[in-house]
Amino acid sequence: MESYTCMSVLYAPTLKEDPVDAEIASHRLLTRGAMIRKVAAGVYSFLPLGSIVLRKIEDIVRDEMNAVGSQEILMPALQPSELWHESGRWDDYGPELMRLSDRHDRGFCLGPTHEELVTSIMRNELRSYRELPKSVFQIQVKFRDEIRPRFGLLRGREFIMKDAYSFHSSQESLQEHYDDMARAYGNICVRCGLEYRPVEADSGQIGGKVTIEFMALADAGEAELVYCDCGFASNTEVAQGKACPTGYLADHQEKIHTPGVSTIAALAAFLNVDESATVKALVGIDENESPYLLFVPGDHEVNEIKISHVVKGFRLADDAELTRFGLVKGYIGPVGIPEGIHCIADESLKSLERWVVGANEPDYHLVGARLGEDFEILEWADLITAQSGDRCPDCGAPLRIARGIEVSQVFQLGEKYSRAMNATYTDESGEDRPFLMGCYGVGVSRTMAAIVEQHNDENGMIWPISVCPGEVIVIPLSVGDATVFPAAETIASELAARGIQTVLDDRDERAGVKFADADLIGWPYQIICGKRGVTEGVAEIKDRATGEKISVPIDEVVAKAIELVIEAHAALGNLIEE
RNA sequence: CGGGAUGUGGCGCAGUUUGGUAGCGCGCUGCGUUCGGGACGCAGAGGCCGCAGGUUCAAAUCCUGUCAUCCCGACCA
Repeated sequence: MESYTCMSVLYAPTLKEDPVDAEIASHRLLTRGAMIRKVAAGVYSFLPLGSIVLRKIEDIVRDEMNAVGSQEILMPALQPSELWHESGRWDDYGPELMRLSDRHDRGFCLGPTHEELVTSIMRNELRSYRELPKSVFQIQVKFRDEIRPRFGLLRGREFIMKDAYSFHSSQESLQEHYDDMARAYGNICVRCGLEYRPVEADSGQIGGKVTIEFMALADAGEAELVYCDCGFASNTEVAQGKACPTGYLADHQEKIHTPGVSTIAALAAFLNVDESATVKALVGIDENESPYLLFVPGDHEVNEIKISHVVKGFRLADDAELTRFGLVKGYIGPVGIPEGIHCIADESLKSLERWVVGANEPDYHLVGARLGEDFEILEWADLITAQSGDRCPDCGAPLRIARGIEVSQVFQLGEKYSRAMNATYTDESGEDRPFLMGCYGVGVSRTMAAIVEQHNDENGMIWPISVCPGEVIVIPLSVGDATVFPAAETIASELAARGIQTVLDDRDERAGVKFADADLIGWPYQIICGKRGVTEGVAEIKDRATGEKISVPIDEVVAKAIELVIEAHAALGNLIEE
């Protein structure tokens, strides 16, 4: 029979003070609430309570994977370098790949992801189109030597990930499984109690709309997204927001003296116009060291990911290179540019008739420079990072901006790995063809942090019932009392017997300590047994999320608590286990 | 990788300027009083002052090196 857990036995060293190195709520509270402990930068241990939560998230993920027909496997974290040489990523992945050698000096890495490994498994024994499609997943530790690990579990160097991979013989089959996975990922977010948005994201080299990121909305998130009520949502890295440059009313091009005005902010202030009236110029260099001049609306930032899709090997030029190209820092414009410099302007500037730009000589700008007369732009592209107020590409309404935590991503890989690693199957006509692949990742430990980011208050964490470290904590306020403690024990054991995950705070602590710990750790329901109440035959049930306390006759407390727990599960779409 | 900062009992910090052999709060142990929102009193335990060199009669303190951790940046002319 199920039993309850005693706080006196549980290893849950809560902290009274905030850890100094924790900047965000999840890091702070997970540490204080005895869920995690830091081992090294970006490396954490999970204590018993954290471990319970982690396992519950994993089980939700596992359940959703099984539901879409993916099969659980377990691959090694330690991977031979040969596989990575085959795919080309030994050289491409960069210093984020944790590399090591064995005693024979053979190269290995600790897997940051498992495309190579899973492809090498499948290519040997998955031979016929008749056996396709196949989908497998694992829940496992991943290693990435991040430039700068930070924010506790949000960006670690070692973290827990669910990664799934699918193999197909047709685009239709891949698309179908990809759609199933995307639905499953939405379910995972809902069941974990996360407010999220599926967003368009960078699809890397492959192009096309073949990836979706699932973002948990949170100010602490490292990613930025723009979204619209019409349902559009996109990572600002790729968002096709439409900027609205305002331009400058002038009949003719006019050269004006602007001494010392070398930034957009200063220029806008000098002319007493909005920054959106100006045009910002940037100088870049491609992989052949050829110079490029880029023009974007003054109130927008350029987006290197987008530019790199237009200009191969793009990087910004430094001051010395600027001078070498004959350009004047702070006063660059499209009129009278030196020979041999290729110009590209952001598409939003196409409709802008009169530009405010640098005059290509020190301390002078041009206002009212006329596109098509005073200068020409031959190439147009989307170069800017979307921002709040830009127009939705789907419906034209102003976009709003939010921050998010990327908790998961689905991706159509196509033949990228199967081709590089010669992983083929035999099709109906007897020909060998590379697999079409998809990969699908969930940051499990990151999801745990994201949940805390969304569910906390000044007293601590507030776990959704689906992922809580225990559904009910029973708190006898005086352990030594001959009526209170036995009453609490009875409640706890009856709850446990009915399948409710129950903790009994049997510590000989003062009421304040127990309340503070219960709120900090964030059990969804607290059953409080005090001397006065028990004598009168009642106990209290406190809802951690709302703070509401209700008084319930002692002989009805168990039934009431079970009712609340079941309701809470139902609200998240999770079925309670018997 | 560049800039900034910090390493002192389990945790959070002071002490470093002006070298003299380590202190405070929390926690921990014991006893007593308390007991519905992080109690109080008394008595205790616990520290190669990140590590390695150097200067000095003497180093937590000064110098050099090194390691670790945190913050900012690593595109926005």
